[in-house]
Amino acid sequence: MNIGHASRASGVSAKMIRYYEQVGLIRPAERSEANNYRSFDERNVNELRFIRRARSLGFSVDEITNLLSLWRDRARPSRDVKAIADQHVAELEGRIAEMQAMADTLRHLSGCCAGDDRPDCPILADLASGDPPAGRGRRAAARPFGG
Amino acid sequence: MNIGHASRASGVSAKMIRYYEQVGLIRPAERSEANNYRSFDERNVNELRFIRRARSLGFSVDEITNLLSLWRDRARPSRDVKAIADQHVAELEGRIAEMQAMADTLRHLSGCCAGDDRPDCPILADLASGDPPAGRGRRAAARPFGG
DNA sequence: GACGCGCCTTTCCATCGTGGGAAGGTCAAG
DNA sequence: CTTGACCTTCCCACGATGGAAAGGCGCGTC
Repeated sequence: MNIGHASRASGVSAKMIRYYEQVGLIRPAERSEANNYRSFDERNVNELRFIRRARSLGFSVDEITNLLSLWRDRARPSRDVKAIADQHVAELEGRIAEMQAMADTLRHLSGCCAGDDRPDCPILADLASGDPPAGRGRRAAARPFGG
Repeated sequence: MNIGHASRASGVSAKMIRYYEQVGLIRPAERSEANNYRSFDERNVNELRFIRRARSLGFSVDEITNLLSLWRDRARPSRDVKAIADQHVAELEGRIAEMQAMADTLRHLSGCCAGDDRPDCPILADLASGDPPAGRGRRAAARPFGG
């Protein structure tokens, strides 16, 4: 199975398959001797699907590395898997809370804004006040999404 | 006022001040002729505070470019400001919903996981099923946070 | 006058996962 | 033999931020 076929079978783009190999998330694929083309089997495709599902739940490549090795280890304690999942949930909740705080603040400001031809605008007034986010009981931290 | 002073006065790192100048978010600062040091005044510091506050509400540099020009335009219609804010709120809500869906799914799976020495684990079982996220009524898209 | 410290300057690199594109090899069908 | 579909590697870009290197300038101190 060539990379394009594996890509269609797994839903992971060929680009990403090569990337996952490069960063060590998956073992380097076998290569056809004539071609130097990568070749994949059903097991590889299952791994790719696992990765895709984990990515869709927001796990980072590092976390997936750990999840994959637990998956392969038939003697794993489910405790370890649960720990990774719970930690990820906590991260998600943290980011959600930050973004929720931003959205709440902005909804409030927008609700106070006439939104017509006139220039007066509580949104700009708030930004211009330049207060640090913690200053008025708002708790949104500076960097809510990954950067 | 040198960049370090402006940084402390505004809460924006010197690094970021140079970056904002580079990408055109702020006008290039005046330069001392001897030094070639940037020099800032209170107005610049106010702009930097505006930017910091906007960043803390999750606005992108592009959005802040627009907000700044509206801020400077005393004849702006508040409608335009509100539109930017509302659109940003919608983006935030979208991302929040995606992450909420991930967290919900993971909380459910984790709740079903014994989390002990035994290897059986519904979390891994779910990942191994490799279903596309839309397949079982879950709606989490693939890329919830900025990348 | 020499030295060190602190500040400034620019430039390059890394993050994280993903897509885009170039330049070139391989293969099967027409 | 050509065309087109596939594969390969390598480089670049994103966004906002921090880090580090290498060097210039100014002030205070010996």
